[in-house]
Amino acid sequence: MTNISKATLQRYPIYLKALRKLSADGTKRVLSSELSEYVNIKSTTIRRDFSLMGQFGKQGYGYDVDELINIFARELGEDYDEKMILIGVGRLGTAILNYNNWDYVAGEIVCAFDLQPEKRSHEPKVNVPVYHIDQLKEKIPPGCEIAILCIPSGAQEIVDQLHELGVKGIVNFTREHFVLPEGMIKKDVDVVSTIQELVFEVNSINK
Amino acid sequence: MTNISKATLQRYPIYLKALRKLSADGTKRVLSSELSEYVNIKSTTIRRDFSLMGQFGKQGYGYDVDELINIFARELGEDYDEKMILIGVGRLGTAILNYNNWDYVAGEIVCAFDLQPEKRSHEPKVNVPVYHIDQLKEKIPPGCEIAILCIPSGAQEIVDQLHELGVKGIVNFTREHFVLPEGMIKKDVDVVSTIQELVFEVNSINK
DNA sequence: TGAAAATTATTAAATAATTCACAAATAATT
DNA sequence: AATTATTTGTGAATTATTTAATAATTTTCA
Repeated sequence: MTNISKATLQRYPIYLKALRKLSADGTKRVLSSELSEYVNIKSTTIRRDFSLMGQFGKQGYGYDVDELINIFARELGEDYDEKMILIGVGRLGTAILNYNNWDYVAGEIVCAFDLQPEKRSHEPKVNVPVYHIDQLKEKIPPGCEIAILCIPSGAQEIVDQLHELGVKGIVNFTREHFVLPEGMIKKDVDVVSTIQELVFEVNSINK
Repeated sequence: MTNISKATLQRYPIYLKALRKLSADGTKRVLSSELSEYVNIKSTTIRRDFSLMGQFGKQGYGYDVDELINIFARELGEDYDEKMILIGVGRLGTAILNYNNWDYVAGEIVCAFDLQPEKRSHEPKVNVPVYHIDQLKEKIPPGCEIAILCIPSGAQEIVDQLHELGVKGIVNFTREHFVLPEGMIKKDVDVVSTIQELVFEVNSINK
């Protein structure tokens, strides 16, 4: 499991999303060639990616959709039970808290932190406690490895704290710059950069 | 310009963001080694990436920050004058329309489309007309190549229409599946997949 | 002004990722 | 039951990307 390449790892969510859709539509088995057309990734790449987790396709038959979904859970997501925290409960943070399918995706947000926790704007139906950021150390769930960062400023200080508390990965919605401590992983969700990527790519192909 | 690799193209927005920040802070020149620490990309990779657009670093001196920014604009973004459209003016679409630094990023959203344009929820200060989706063909700006997709359903039909109208790239906020027509490029902005990517990567390193 | 230090650009080497080609296994068909 | 069609899994080949090594250029400082 250790030697799964970065490129492959980044395709797994794509497969998972497609498989969930297929499963929901009642599809029981799928060929690598069908999936290929579905997700726009060469079938041989798909087979190679899958085979890294073990052999569970059947020659002449294909893959069992639901079995595949379970294997993804088992091999990659510690049964999707990651205990995550959210930092910053403004408009965006709230939207994320309210996201419906949250729980069976990769784990769940256990608690949130904010500079003004009393100003929580999210709906009461979401049963996630919001603490003051000063209580980070006391309230962070044991073994928490993932933090979602939705604050407008002051990212560096918080990232450094998180690092000391053992957090390994950050989903970053901030556009503010911060230095990533050694050993941490960061994924940016950045509309502006995404649009630029696309514009650059489209223009570079045109010329 | 044609042979810039995909990997490099995806790093350009990162560089650009960092350079803008440096410029705003009054930094006039930067070394590849400094930038390297700033963005967590090896300095040699940075120099290689930059050299693909021409030679504008100076040995023993480094790079001129503002010159670099201009070169990015000239070489990659057609002077950031991309005419884009937005499909779907709900909560998310509105948030995107209101995004402040929009104009100097990669171009601008010229107009938007929705099934219920009269229900436009965005603030009047944003001077972007919203048309009914039926008027797509008549109202799409000439030469428009980029569309931002923020609709909850019915993506496939719209993507096919956009393809016929000459749109080349889609920034996709939809989680709905659609088949990407030949020759189009898509970038997903997907919180769920991003979190999964991170969880998978963190777990795969742990083991 | 000249020598030493710094830094980019680029060729070559190393590493990573994808794709091909086909053996092995299963399913479908006669 | 035997034969033919499919379809996966993987070693080998290819392609893409990153990194190392170093030549060339500029700056800095005595």
